[in-house]
Amino acid sequence: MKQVKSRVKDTRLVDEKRKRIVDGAIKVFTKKGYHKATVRNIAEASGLGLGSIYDYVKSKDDILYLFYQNYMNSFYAKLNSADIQLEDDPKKRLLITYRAHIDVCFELEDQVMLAFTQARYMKKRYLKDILTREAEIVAKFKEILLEIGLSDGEADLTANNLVSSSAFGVLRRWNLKGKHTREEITDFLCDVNLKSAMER
Amino acid sequence: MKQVKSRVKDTRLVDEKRKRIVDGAIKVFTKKGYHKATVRNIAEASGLGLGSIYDYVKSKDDILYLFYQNYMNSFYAKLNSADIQLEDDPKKRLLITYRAHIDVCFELEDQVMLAFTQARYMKKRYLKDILTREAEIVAKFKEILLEIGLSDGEADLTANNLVSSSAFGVLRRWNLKGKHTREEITDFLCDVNLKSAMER
Amino acid sequence: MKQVKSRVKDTRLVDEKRKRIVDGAIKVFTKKGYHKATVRNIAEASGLGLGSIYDYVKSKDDILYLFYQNYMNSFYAKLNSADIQLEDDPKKRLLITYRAHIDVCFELEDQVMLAFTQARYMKKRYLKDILTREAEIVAKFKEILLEIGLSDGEADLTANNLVSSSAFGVLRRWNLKGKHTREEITDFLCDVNLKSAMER
Amino acid sequence: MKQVKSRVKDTRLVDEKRKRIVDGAIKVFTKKGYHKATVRNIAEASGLGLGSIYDYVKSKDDILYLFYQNYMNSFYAKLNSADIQLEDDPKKRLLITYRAHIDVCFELEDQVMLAFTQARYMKKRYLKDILTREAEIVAKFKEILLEIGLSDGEADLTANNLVSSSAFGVLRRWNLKGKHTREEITDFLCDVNLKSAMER
DNA sequence: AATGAATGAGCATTCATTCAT
DNA sequence: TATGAATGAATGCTCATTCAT
Repeated sequence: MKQVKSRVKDTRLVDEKRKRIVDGAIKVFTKKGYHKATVRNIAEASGLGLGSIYDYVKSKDDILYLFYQNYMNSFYAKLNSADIQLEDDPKKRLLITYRAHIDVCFELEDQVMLAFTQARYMKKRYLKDILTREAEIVAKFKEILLEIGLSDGEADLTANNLVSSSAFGVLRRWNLKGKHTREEITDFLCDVNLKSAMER
Repeated sequence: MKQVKSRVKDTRLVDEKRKRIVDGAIKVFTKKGYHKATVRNIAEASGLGLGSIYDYVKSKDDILYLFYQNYMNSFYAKLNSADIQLEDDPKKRLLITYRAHIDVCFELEDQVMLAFTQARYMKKRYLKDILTREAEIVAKFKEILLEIGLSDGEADLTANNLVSSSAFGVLRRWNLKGKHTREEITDFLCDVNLKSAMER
Repeated sequence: MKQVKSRVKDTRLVDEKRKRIVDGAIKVFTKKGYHKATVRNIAEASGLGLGSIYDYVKSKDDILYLFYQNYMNSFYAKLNSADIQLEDDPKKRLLITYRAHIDVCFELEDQVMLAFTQARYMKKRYLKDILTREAEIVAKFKEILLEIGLSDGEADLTANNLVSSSAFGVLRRWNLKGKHTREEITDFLCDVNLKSAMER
Repeated sequence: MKQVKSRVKDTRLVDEKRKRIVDGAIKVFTKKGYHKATVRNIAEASGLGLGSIYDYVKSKDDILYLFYQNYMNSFYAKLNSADIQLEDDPKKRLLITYRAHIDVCFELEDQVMLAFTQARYMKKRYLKDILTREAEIVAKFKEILLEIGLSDGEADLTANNLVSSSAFGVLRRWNLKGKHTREEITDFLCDVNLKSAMER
C-alpha cells in the first residue's frame, strides 16, 4: 500500500483528520463526481480550512486514493470477520462470504458507485495499488471455489463473477428501486451465481 | 429522444458532422474521460475547427449526450436485426439475444467503459432520456422471459441481470485479459445467467 | 535561440502581441520585480485578457525569457549598426563600441536593472541561452582588443570589464543621480576603462 | 540603523537566534532567492521551529533586512581593521582598502550576488537605511581620494567606481571562472581602477 | 458555413502569519 | 519561550464559449 505523505507527523492526528477528509470527500464526490468536486467543497464538507487539507494530503489526487483505500478496507474488514473465518464447510463459507460482499455493497451504495465510475481518475501508480488489493478479494473467493472442486479456469471466472455481480443491486438501482427488496435481490444473486458451485 | 439544437439547418450536413464529432469524442473520452477531454481535443480529433463544433452542438454536454445516443443505437441495431426477430422459439431467441448483447459489449469495449463511468456527467434531462432507452432494452429481454413463463418479478430481475452481466468481460478486462478468451467468457455467462430460464 | 511556443500560429500576430506583452511586463517588472508581478498585472499592462497571454506564451517563465531576448536584441542592434562596422581603426572602433554600449545601458536604464537582478529566476535552459548571447557581445569587444594587440588573457578580462562597467551609471544611479551628468559618467568610464588599451 | 522588533526581550538570546536565522536564510536565499525561499525553509535551515522565527523577527521582510545588516557589517569590519587605519600614506591606504574590499567580495561571493539582486525586495524604509550605510563606505574611499588630491567630482565618481567594480569578479564569475585566478582579477582591477589616482 | 483569436470565471495549490498549547 | 497546526488570501493556469472575419 502506497503511503500518502503528510506534512503533519503526529499519526493520531493525521488519521483523525484524514478520516474527516475522506468522509467529506465521499459526500461531495457522490454529489458531483471527482472532477467537479473542488478542494474547497471538500474542505467545507470536512470542516477543515482549505489550506489545512494540504497538511494531510499532498494533492487532490491523494484524496481520491484515500477514498479507495478506505473503500477497500471496508470489504476487507467484513470478509475477514470472525464468523466467516470459522466456517469449515467451504460451500457454507462461500455462501456467507458472497452474502457479506453483497451486504457491503448495499451498505456502501454511494461508495460503490464512486468506486466504479471514478477509477480512471486515479494516478496510475495508485490505481495499480488498488487493483492489486481488489485482486486479493477475488483470490479469497477463488480459494474457496478451488476447495469445492472447481477447475482453476472455472474458479477464476466464477470468483470474478461473484465479486462483480455483488454490485448488481447498486449499479442498477435506478431500475430496481421500488420493485425489488434488498433481500429479494440478494437471494436472486445467490441463486443465479452460486448455483453451479453449490451443485458440485 | 431529446433533440440537440444546431445552428446549421441542413440536416444532411448536421448528421455527417455530428458523426465525426462523436467519433472524435469517443477517441478522446476513451483516453482522458469526459472531463479532461477539452473541446479543442475533440475538435482536433474530429477534424473540425474549434468554433465549428458549436455550429452542430450547443455545449460540451451535448457531445456526451450524442455519444450516449450513438451508443444506445448500436445495441438497438444489433438486437433488432432480422435473424433475431425471426426466431420463434423464445428460449432460442433469448439465447441469441443475450449472446448478441454480449457481442456488442465486447465490440464496443471502450464505449461500454465510457457509458458506465461517465453517465453521472450528463445533464439530468439527457440522463433520463438515455435511461429510458436502456429500459427499453431491458423490456425486450423481459418480454421473452415472460413468454418463457417466468413470473413478472423473476422476469424483471433476470432481464436486468442479463443486460448488466453482459458487460462482465469488459468491466473486468483488467483481471480477465490473457486468462480467458472472449468465447470462454461468453459461454460462462450464458451458462450462469440463462440456466434457470432454460430449465423451465 | 530557444523558441517560445505559442498556440496561435500567425507569425505577424504573435510578434505583435508578444511585443505588447513584453512592453507591459517591463512596466510591471520594473515596479515589482518578476515574482511580485502577477500575470494578471501583465495582462492589464499589455491590454490583453488574462487568458490571451497564454495564447502567446506557455508560462510566466516565458515572459521573462521574452524580456531577456528583447533586451539582448537591443544591444545587438546598436552594436551592429553601420557606422560602427565601417570604422577601420580598431582603437576608434573600440571607443565608439564602448560608448554605444554605455548609451544603450542609459537608455534602457530600467531594463538593465531588471536584467541584472532577475536573471536567477529564469529557467536553467533559458538562462544558458541568454548567457550565450551575452558572451557573444563580450566576444565582440575581445576581438577588437586582440586586434589592438592585447594578449588573450588581457583581452578577455578587459572585454568582460567593458561590458560590465557599462552599467555603472545605471547600477549606481541612486548615488550618482543629481551629482553627475550622463556625459560626465560616460567620459569617466572611457577614461578609466579604455586607458590601457588606448596606450598600446 | 532601524531596530527590528522582537517579541523576546533577552538581548543575548535574540542576538544568538538572529545569527542562526541569518545564516540559515543565506543558505536558502542563495539557492532560491528571497521570494522562493519560504519561512519554513529558513526555519529548517536555521534549526528553529517555524513559529519561533516570529519570536525574533516580525515578518519575512525583516529577515532580508537582517541579512543586509549582516552583509554591510562584514565590509565595515574589514575596512575598519587596524592595519588599514594605521597606514599613513593615502595612496597605500587606498590600495589596501580597495584590495580589502575586493577580498570581502570574493569571500562573500554568494552574499554579494544576493545583495545585488534582492535589494528591490526590501521594504522602502529598510532599503534607505542600507543604502545610507553603503554610502558611508563610498565616503571612506572618497575621503582618501580627496586626500590624494582629486577634485570633489572626480573623487565621488572614482569612489563609487571602486566600490562598484570590486564585485566584478563575482558578478561575472560565470564568464571568468576557470579562465582567470582570483589574484589575476584583483591585480587587473587595481591596475585599471586605481591608475589615475596613483598617478597624481 | 467555417474558423480560431479572445476572454474571464473557476480551480488547485502555496505560503506568510497567527495562536493554542 | 518554543512549537507547529491551522488558515485563507493570493496566484498561475485551463478551458468552455463567444464573436469578428
